[in-house]
Amino acid sequence: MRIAELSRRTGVPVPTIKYYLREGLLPAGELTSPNQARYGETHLHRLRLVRALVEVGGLSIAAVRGVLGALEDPERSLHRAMGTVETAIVGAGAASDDEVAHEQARRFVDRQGWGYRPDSHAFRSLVAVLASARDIGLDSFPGQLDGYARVCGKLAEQDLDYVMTAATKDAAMEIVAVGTVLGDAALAAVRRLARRELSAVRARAEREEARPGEGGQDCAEPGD
Amino acid sequence: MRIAELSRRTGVPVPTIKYYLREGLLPAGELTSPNQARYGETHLHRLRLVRALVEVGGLSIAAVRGVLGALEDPERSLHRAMGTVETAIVGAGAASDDEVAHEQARRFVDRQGWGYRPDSHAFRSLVAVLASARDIGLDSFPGQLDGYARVCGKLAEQDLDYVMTAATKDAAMEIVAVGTVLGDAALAAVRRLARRELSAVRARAEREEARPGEGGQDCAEPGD
DNA sequence: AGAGATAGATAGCAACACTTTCTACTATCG
DNA sequence: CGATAGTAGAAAGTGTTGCTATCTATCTCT
Repeated sequence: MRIAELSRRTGVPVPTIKYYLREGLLPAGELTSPNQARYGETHLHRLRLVRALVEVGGLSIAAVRGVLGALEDPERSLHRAMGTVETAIVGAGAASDDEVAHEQARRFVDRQGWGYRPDSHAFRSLVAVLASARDIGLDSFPGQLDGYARVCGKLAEQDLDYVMTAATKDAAMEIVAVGTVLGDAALAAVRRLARRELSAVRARAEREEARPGEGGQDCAEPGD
Repeated sequence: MRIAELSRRTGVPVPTIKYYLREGLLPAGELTSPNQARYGETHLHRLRLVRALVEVGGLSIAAVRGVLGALEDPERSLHRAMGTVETAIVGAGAASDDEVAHEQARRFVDRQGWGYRPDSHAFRSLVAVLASARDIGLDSFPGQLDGYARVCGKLAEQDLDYVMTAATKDAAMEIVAVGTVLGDAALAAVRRLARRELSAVRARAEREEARPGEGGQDCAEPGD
């Protein structure tokens, strides 16, 4: 197909596709003459992938390039690919040299029986979060982490099981990448839905308690 | 204190503080003369809050303004404040008019027994994620949501319980805001740690299976 | 009195993700 | 065959964001 069809079928403007080609997010089409190229289904799929990472995942162009690079890495261990993808997604992140926070984080991973990897992005961003929380005066925040860990253990199992459903290794790699990004977004959305629901339930319960016997009418809730 | 001390105690450059003052993220200091002002502990605290939202939460200046606005809203219901904060944090987000995805999302919230609020940001971003997942061909992705929901219910309880530990209503409001943002960041970090751990464990188990009786030596893992 | 800080205003800057414009072709429809 | 529309590739332009830099007219401290 030609670039116009690629554009039509994805809703991405032609100049933007050209931009992605320039940036190496999309491989060049097959040239049929010096100024004509043909694109195939792989281009279509790749373009949708890029858009998902950019629009839903909020990744920068550089991060997308990193993720795509991880997908094409000839060294094909899923475990390593996951690390590479997460590195690409998280990026540099804010480093923190707060020793107290560092120690809190270390004790946390110890409690979980996890490996202590002080140089991993995940660990460092955890340190940064803890440092910030302490700066602001959220003293009991570190105690929240254990609850998070319990829940994240289950999520991790589910995520990895899902990756294993992939038919081919290529598909698995893509699920790792896309599932991480879309999974983050989905988790965030579901978390907000769950929280709002519970918050509404509790707010209602409180009102009931204040004025009992008023009937269980659904109350107005913040519309956002 | 003067602006230089504010800068020294937070590590934020003076011009940046001035910028935040201009942008209304920080209230003006108390003028002692036309070109001298004094700042207090509240300024210090607010500045640290702003930095946490910007650096850890990755919020834009506009989003920070929105969150701070929610904190100062005279209408002081926690439930509503949570909605406002989330609106400020999530921002516009990618809308999607994909009807199939919309229907999937609707059935999902129904299954959970949650309210169907098609105009909430959370619902709409869920629709966008589902639409993207389908575009890319992740057919079984919607099935992942129920696992997420189970886990998010627990998180929501924990989060709300945490908010209730606040001494004053002001403090509770701040925990809502900061806890949402820092909580998201912490959850993301913990999730990555948990996933990496499990991935390493499984990769090791796989190797063991392939070459049994090789000893349980810790293997090299991707350094990121 | 003199060095250095400060408020407030304006302008500048680098990064980012496109978007526009251009030239020199090519495909295709009537 | 010619008119019209589409295309590759290069270069320059655009709007936004989050600061930085510079400036002036003060003020504070020693």
